[in-house]
Amino acid sequence: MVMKEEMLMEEKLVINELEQGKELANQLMNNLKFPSSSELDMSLISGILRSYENAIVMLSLDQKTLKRSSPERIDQSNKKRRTSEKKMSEKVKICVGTGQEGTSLDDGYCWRKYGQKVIHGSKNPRGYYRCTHRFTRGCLAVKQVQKSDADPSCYEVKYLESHTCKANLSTTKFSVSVPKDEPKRVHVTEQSVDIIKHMKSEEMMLNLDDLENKKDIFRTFSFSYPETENIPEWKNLMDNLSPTTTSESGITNELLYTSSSSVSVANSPTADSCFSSLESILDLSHVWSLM
DNA sequence: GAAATTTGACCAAG
DNA sequence: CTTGGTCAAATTTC
Repeated sequence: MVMKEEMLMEEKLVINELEQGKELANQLMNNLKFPSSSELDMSLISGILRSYENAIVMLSLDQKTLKRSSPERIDQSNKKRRTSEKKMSEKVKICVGTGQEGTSLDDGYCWRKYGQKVIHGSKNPRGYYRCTHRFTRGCLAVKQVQKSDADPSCYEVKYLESHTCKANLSTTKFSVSVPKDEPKRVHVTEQSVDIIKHMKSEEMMLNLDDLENKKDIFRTFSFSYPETENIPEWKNLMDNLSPTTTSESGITNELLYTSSSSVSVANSPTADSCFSSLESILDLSHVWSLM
């Protein structure tokens, strides 16, 4: 594929980000071959992830822009925002195909179901959940979970209001938790991406359903250590893994989590898995560099 | 027995 | 009146 002469600004930025990621990955690879500093490794990984995250966001925004010609979606979005002004903190559509019938929609937070409703036009009922710490910590986070009609293995999750319970416990902005009873899994939750903060909220009405790359990347990096919360670099890393954005800006975002059939998030991580993940990135960036 | 879930009732918005 | 969201009593689970 030959590059277009008139490349969009967004495309240049994306490529730039990916090239940065590739460079960092190469550095990391060298560093792993001749180990010197694990801190350096971590910062490199962090940089790589940030690079890809930014590229993904740019791509998704670009696609959104292209979809503008479809008034339907925009109208719906605007209507949604108008009618739910008081609660417009965050709406995240998450599809999780885990085969565990909804109970496994574990995003690292503790939720208490407080209602269920049949939604007309939908085959499946919608469950209403609020943060378990609503009363103890005054956390107003709420989410709605509904099994997708189109794909029963997917769940659509809307997040309304962001968690304040964990923010109260930590001054850092990341939000990753690993429940004691499930130490093998990292739960990545919503987090802001700097680039997004500077964008118009309308542009954030994203639909990343068609963003296949994103889910692959998240799947690739679904590894964890139970002790990650004690390691600052891991916090940064997880920060960069955030599947959603816009905790504070009242923006709608949609994501697609995919069933983890190929890379198991439950498996203990090893250096090998890290390596294979990195090689995935290298491969990916290699492909991109050819475009 | 405490915590979580279920489910019908209630309420506000359109 | 219909619909989606929440409440709260009843029930279940641990």
